[in-house]
Amino acid sequence: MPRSPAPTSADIRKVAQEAGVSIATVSRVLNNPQRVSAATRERVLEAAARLGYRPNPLGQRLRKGRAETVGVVIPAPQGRFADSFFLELLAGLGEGLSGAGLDLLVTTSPPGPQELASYQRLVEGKRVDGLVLARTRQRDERILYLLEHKVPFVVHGRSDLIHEPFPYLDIDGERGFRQAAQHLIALGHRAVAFIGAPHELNFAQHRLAGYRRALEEAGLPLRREWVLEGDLSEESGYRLTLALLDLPRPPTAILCANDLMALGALRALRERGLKAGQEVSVIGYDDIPQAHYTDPPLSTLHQPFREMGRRLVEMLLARLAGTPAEELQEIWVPELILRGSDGPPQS
Amino acid sequence: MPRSPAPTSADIRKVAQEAGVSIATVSRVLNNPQRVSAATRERVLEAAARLGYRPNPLGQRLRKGRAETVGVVIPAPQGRFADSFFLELLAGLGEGLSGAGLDLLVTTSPPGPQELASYQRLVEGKRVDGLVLARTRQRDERILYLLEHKVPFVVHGRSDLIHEPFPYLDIDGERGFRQAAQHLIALGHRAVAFIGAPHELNFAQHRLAGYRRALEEAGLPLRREWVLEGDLSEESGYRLTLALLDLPRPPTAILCANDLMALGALRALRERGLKAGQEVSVIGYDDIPQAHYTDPPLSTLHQPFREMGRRLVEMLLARLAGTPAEELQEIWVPELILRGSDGPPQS
DNA sequence: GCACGAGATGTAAACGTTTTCCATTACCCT
DNA sequence: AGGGTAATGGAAAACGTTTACATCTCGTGC
Repeated sequence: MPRSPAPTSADIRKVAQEAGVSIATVSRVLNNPQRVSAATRERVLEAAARLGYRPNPLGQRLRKGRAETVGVVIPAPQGRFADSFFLELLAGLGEGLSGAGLDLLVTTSPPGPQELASYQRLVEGKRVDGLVLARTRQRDERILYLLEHKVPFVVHGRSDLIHEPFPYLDIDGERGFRQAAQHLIALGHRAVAFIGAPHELNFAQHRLAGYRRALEEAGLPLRREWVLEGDLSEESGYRLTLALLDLPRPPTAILCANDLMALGALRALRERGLKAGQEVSVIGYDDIPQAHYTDPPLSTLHQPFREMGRRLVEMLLARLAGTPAEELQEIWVPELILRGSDGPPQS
Repeated sequence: MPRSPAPTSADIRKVAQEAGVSIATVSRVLNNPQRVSAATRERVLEAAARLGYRPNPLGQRLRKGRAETVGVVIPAPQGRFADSFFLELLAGLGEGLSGAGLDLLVTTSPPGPQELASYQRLVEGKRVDGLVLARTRQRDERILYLLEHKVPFVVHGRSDLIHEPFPYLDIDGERGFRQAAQHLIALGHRAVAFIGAPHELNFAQHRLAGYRRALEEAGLPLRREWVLEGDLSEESGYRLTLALLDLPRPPTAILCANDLMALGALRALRERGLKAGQEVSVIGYDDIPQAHYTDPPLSTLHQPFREMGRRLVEMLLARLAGTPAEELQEIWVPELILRGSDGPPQS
């Protein structure tokens, strides 16, 4: 009676025995095939296949001194759901990593000081070889920590108050919002408001700067009461838009630092009986799937999160291979997508 | 000049030397403290602290033959974002796991046959000790696969066509939708429609059954044209609601199998100039954060995803410790939250 | 006074790899 | 023929733990 292969129990020793070679040779066949003659290579591969051999990652990792794992800490706020853009990024990271045979270790943590503890656990506990960060702050303590501990990492976004070089991939938010504001101004708007992100977030500054620059270039004054700071939630977009509409001189166009807030803005307009894209224009940022389905469809700046995730993996692998940080800094150009929530001001 | 402790390089041998004991004793102090005398225990702990020693998980894992890791595969569809409820579940899982010192390995995969490959990689590659599944189908191949390979796992949701026992935690969707439908009927609705989930999803059946049962119990006929199947996206809720409104006899109330579709329903109503909660009632399922902020606020059935994540970890740990699957099956009762999108039918 | 058990510690083997040396063989060139 | 070199494969030492087993030291009961 033929024994069915017990695929779970084959180790390198069994394969070596089966192929009539030493375990060193088996290992070489798998890691360094050209170091071994074609004939024995064939023999070993056959034996391995016959036994259903898969190298045990635990042994490999100990021997190599690497965890073969990349870590991500997702900021998950207490009261509300984390932005689903993280899932999108995760998907991109996962695609890239599985290709490279690396694992993705995910932790969630409420944003704040406790966050750093998660990083410590991953780094000082030697659980990961590298990290991916997102949602950077202007002077991001996580980056400082990782730089200090010399842990390889890549960043989605920049951290403008840190001058030591580190690898990052960012979208040019200034350019994006400058373009968006220019577009609105070209349509004839003179009263363009801005609902920004929490000011400690790095991209908040860029997007604001793009807005200011466009106004400046057009010779329009910057009115303080038209520049508000939201918390990126739909609800805050809603609330702040109502506040804008209640001003003595309400704006005719609103730039929102993300789509979620733009959705809130659309809701506020609707509630006030104002037609978005006609009476008041709205432009968001991110291009979340929902943006297709609002009424009117939301004009926004596209961020290709999944692609960015894939690229971040490539950069991290390069970093792990020794590429200097300076050579791993990319800024992508966002794409302004006009769908209908923008339009010329009325009369 | 005092050398600062090089925290990254201390291994168990160094600690042993520093404390003047053997490495076995150091290990015992950490894993089995009562096996060693108070005096030496103290000495070892001090030495460990002085050197900043942290056991290297790679060594532990190899020795223990466990990856100390739990895996999750998130279905991330190509075109659109994955449901953010997964992030919420992830947060709950993470909280539970970090308490237990386990890592969370996350993979994403488009739903479908390729999904199983991800599971194989995790399981046959010995990368995880256990798994968490979610978004189950009626006869879920992933569960069959894991049962066959005798891998410990727990499930968020059930899989009704699988009769072998396995550990799960589910919300009683039938009861939830029965209650929701009863509520609408009690308000006076006689034309209650149902926008369901893809029928292969296990919970789709339960929610539908609850709806049918409530109608039956009230002696109301089940009209086929009022029972539709969506894909859980906002857009499909929108589209199907329009279809319902175009019927010769449109419903006065709509039950949606998730909140995202309910949001779409609200949008469709608004577009048709119908007041939700007055002219047409809508009830969703999940209680996503957005449900607070719709107009009117969305009535829905609450699912405590984060808590469920935490509980799932406890169950998985129990499972890993040998608790039989039969003792790890829980069904929680959902809570109907009335916010305003439901109301009596007009006239 | 002595065997005995309990308690505390040390020794060494294991976990499954990769990789550094060596040893052997074969080959080529002079 | 002899010596250098390349190709090939094996032996053994890591990697950092945990743990079975052996050893040693006491106190204790006889």
